[in-house]
Amino acid sequence: MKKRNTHPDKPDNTADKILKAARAVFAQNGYSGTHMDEIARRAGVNKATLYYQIGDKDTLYANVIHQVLGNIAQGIAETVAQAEKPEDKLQAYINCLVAAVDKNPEMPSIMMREVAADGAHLPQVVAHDIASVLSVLINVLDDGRKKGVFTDTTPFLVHSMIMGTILFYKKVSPIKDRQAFIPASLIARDRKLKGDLAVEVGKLVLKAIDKERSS
Amino acid sequence: MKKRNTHPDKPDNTADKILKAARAVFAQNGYSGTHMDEIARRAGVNKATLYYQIGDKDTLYANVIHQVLGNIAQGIAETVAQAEKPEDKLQAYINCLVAAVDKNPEMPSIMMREVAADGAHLPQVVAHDIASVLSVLINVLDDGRKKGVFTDTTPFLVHSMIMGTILFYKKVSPIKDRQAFIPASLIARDRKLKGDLAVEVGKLVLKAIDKERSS
DNA sequence: TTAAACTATTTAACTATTCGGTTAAACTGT
DNA sequence: ACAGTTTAACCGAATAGTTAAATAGTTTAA
Repeated sequence: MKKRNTHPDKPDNTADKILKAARAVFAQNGYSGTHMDEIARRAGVNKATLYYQIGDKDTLYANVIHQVLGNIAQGIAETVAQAEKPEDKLQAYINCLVAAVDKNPEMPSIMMREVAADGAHLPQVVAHDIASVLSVLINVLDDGRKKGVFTDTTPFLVHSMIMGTILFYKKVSPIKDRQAFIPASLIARDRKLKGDLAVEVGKLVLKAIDKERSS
Repeated sequence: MKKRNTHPDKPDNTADKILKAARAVFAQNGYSGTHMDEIARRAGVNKATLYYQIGDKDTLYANVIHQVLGNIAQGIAETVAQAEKPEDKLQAYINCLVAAVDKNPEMPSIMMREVAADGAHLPQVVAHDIASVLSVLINVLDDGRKKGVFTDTTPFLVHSMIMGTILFYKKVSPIKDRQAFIPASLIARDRKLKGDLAVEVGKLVLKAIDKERSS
């Protein structure tokens, strides 16, 4: 009997090896910049095996996207629901997003490219997942506003602020550390994040939409 | 005598037509997803003319990037310097960025892809421009902190917040309006931006880093 | 003024290569 | 013998880049 994959994080079957390689290459080079031959090479399999196991480029990309972006929605909804106060719900929401990005280092690149392309390659399933995440945020903001703890906000703007901040920071801050093109004088003046990214972002966002001292 | 280009915004010369078309196509499809034939077609010229006028794909892309991202730096530095108080400087900074994006609708897509690709295609000139913009922000934050009006922030996080918010909102909000994949129930619950994007972002960011009632 | 000579620009047609996808044969375990 | 899986070799379309000839515009010279 063939050795079965008991530990999903340590893929020993061919399809998982391919998906893992594909995730890395798609994140690095985007859809058009990714070549099937390179994925096969990085996965250590023949290209025909790739087609046998998964299918064509579109299908492979859809799998990667789903693996990276899907399955976040449910976790967020559950975790947010466990918190009581709107502030705690919002912090929980941000925690989940940061945790998802930490678990999936390819997420920022893939999401940014997908946004840049107007979601041209997004499968329906994933689009639904994203919408679901968004609706959780809208509910939290709405709830907080009704309870008088949040100001009257533009939900899409707050969403852009949370996502934009997390994704940008995750992508830009390593570039800076690699000193790729930022002059040393700038790095010297930079401060390290004091705590967890989720906590820092939570502080900023909560303060920004706090009702107490609204202008 | 050949009709000369007196009004730079109404390009009548071949190179400008090509650059304009290239800007649109690169923004829409990214570097690898863009084909020289399509640019030539959209510019209404023969592909060989494109090569004669500008050069190969890398050169063309570098030109587009420079046109879109370059030349922002100087304007920002000047405008920010004219403001007195750190709060006004920061608002001016944000105003400039939003104005730049408004003037250059292709900027969000191109910047996002460039960030996603770790700036792989960025010419040195443009990298320098970006660093210069960043240093303006760092100085403003530093100044505000010393004067006791801003909290002690992580500059790169604030930068990510400003850029991320603007770029994401600019890209995501039209997607939503086109109803591409966001369900109608979400759109219904959304609020329109009350005022200018720059003003709204300015309010949020200033409140987020305001010293008065820091936790 | 005119026509020849010359230069800059544009074009259709072509080439070489890359790349997504296929095929038929070989290999593996049951 | 047989089903599941992998592979080397191959195919055709797409695509970055080239070439040589045609065209348009400018200068020169009588």
